[in-house]
Amino acid sequence: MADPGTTTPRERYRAQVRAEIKERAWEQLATAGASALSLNAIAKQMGMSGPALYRYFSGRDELITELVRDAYRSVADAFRTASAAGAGLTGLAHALRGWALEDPQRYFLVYGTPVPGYHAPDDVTVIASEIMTVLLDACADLPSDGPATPLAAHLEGLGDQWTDGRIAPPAALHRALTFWTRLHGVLSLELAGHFTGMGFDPAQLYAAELDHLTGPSAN
Amino acid sequence: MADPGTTTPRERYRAQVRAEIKERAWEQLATAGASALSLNAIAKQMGMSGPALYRYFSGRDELITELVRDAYRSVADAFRTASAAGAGLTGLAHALRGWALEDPQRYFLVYGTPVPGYHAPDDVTVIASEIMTVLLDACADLPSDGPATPLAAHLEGLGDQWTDGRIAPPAALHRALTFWTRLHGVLSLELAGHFTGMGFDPAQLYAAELDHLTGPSAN
DNA sequence: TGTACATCAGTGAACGCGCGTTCACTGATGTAC
DNA sequence: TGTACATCAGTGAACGCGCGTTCACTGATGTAC
Repeated sequence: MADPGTTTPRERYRAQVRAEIKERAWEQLATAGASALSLNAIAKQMGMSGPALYRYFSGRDELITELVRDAYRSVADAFRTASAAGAGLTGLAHALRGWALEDPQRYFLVYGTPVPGYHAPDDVTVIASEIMTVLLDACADLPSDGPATPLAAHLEGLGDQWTDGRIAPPAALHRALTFWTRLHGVLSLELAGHFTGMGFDPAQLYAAELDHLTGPSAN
Repeated sequence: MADPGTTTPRERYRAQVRAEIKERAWEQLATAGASALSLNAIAKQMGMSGPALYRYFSGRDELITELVRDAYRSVADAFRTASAAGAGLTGLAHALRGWALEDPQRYFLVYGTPVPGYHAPDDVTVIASEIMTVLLDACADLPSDGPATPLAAHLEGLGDQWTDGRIAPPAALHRALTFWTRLHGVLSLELAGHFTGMGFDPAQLYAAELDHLTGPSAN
């Protein structure tokens, strides 16, 4: 019996092959989109037979779910790293953009067209909450002395679900949501190619939106 | 030989069947997503054999392209109608939201995850330009006396490609882009279900973004 | 109005394909004594 | 250190499926004289 915390050569090999399967899956995703992801194609690419993959994943669904989970985790990690570096909202915005450009298909796996039937597993929504927590914390740092808008009243008390007991002022939640939707608006249109041929640099539009979010008037 | 502008019974029948094929295609899209769209399934649902559809479409690709075209046309029409009613940016925003909520999968066919290989035909980009023209016109109505931001300098002269010779000030283009990305940001996250369970009404967030866009400070 | 012909919608069989998945197996790697 | 056994990665054949698409055909609808 092996000590807990130790890994046997077999375990290491398993983890390695599992990682390579996911690696190939990402490549395939980037090349042909999520709907074209095929176990047999991955196996062939790795020089293995199709059924071999069933030693590592119970089936296609588990593989995809795993990819979705990893995608969520990677954006959460990027956020946490930026937050730990103390760069505030600007840092989060750069982290988000960097993460999105790094692998557009991974971005779309999280924020793109939902598959009508598919429902994300519970732990994914947990990770989504962690993202929201980091974002909301960064928003709370800023002064929340804005006027009492109708939306602020509507958001009253809702932010607390992500702040672990601490009080989140509605203005902070409003800012967090605005940060999220505005930057996502630029990113998703950019990555989907809707700005192609228009002749401007999406990064500058992104920066302008970020300026509004963090600027003195801050709206 | 029939007079031009007249339709024979056969032509009317053809148009009718073609329309029903597309109708079923939209249903299937809403049920199982774009990647699951199948000619055979549509035929079966219509009580016909699979090959019969080849009388109406040269293949699966043509059908999908037609759906994409119709989707673009419908949003362009909604914009034009709103514009003709003279409701300004607010009217366009409501038209956009109504169009999106009417059929989320149609929305995602236009603004969702792009299929890596697929390239939209030329006439689709023409329709996309029409949308931009209407939007830019609505933005030009508003005063463009903002400060000279770095983005405005970057956008200098770019708006003219949609205004048919007239000059589009960079501030108007900036506003048009901001309108587009911000409202799309709220809509796409809402329709993808990312606000589910958060406890607020996305419509109010949408309204708040619209207020910023059209409000006195207007940024 | 009636007949001869052309047009065209739709069928059914067939092709080849790649998919996910199962199953019984071989052979290598690790474990216990 | 050597032998006997258990574990487990990977194979190859096979299953059933639904897909897009082609082809030669039947039968109804429209057209020309």
